[in-house]
Amino acid sequence: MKDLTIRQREVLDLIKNNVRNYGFPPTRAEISKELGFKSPNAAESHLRALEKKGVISIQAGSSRGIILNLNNGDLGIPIIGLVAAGGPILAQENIEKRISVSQETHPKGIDFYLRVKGDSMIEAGILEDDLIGVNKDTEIRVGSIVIARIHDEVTVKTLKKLSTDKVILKPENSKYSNIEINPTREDLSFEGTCVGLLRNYS
Amino acid sequence: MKDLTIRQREVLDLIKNNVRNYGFPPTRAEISKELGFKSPNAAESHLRALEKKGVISIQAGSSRGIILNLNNGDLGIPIIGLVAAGGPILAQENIEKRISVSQETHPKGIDFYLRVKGDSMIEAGILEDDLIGVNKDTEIRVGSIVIARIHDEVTVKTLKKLSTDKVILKPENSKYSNIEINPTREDLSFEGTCVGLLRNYS
DNA sequence: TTAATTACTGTATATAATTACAGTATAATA
DNA sequence: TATTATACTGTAATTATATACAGTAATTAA
Repeated sequence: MKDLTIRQREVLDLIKNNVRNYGFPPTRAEISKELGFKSPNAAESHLRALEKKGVISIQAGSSRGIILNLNNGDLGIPIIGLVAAGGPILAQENIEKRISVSQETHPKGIDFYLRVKGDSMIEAGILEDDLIGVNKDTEIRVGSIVIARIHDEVTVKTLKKLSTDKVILKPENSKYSNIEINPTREDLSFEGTCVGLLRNYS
Repeated sequence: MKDLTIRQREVLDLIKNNVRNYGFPPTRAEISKELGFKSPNAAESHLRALEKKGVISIQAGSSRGIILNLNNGDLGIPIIGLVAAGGPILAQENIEKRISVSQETHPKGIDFYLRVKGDSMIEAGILEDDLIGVNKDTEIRVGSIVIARIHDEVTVKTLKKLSTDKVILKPENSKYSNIEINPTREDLSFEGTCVGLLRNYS
């Protein structure tokens, strides 16, 4: 999808705000008034451009018939169940479902939820089947709960040490011992940091 | 607010669905077509009735100018911080803020979130400052994590025993011992059952 | 028992809104 | 260098939409 121009983004934002505030999109005349156009056709042209770029759909013949096309974030946050060996964690085959979670609920910005398997983190209050909210871009820091991939296995642990030749991952369960890895020799990558948690009691 | 009639609820649901599916409310003609009215005025009258009952507002002169008025649930779910002695748990003074959480996130139906104080439930994976989602109407059952009020204090514990003359509440932390209460002699009430949990890592 | 509410049909109309057509001007792309 | 995209003004026509008015009939509340 091509990038929007500044003006096109202004129009799109106006539509979004209108929908948020009133529950319905603006008319061409309202857009024009708001953005200072003297002709409703200016708005019309922008809408056509936005439709061409795929961000909206226009329902011909309907007043206010502007449909905002959902972008990825609006589709809902993916829940990752089991991660298939190989490919990227966010591959279609790994997505169990998607849920809508507002920024309010988890303000840190969650890229995906990972369903917790096993009891290796129970002493940190993370139980089996909990959904942990993962942010991919938060800086990986010692002390954080991180989502690591060792070879093809995805695991959630507390990061205890991080240096070029030694990484220590600590399970928060005294039954298990630390995982020590030499990242120069073993295949290790970080998928993100745990920034939130969601649990449902049945 | 007066109750809606069956027909009025049908109209309201239709409007809600339209907004959900397309992003804008229906016209009088669309409502009539959908519900089988032969006159657009049938829809108009229903809309007036709905407005009178406060569930929608009509923006005069605007096409599709139907604004759905937020009912209490849509205002957001209240977060209860500290509970002041005395009054009901949902009293205005106890509400820290409100957040919008979709049914998807916590499907059990949450009446309010309670911010957890202390470490009495850490072995059940409930940490200080977690928000536990409380349902007021779920049947209080042995084995559930319940929100109880003893005299004026609100506490979260696992319910171990429930009979007319003896109630046992168990903290999930070996540092603390069980609370045994005789409800005929002491002031005990249940505010609800824990059905969900929300945590944010900072 | 009278008025108000609910639940519509049927017709009509003013106006709200889309949308086509005709332009102008500048910037970006092939 | 020609074409397409951007960013508008200005006018006008068709159609979409709200909404008033006139009814009918059954039910409910004062």
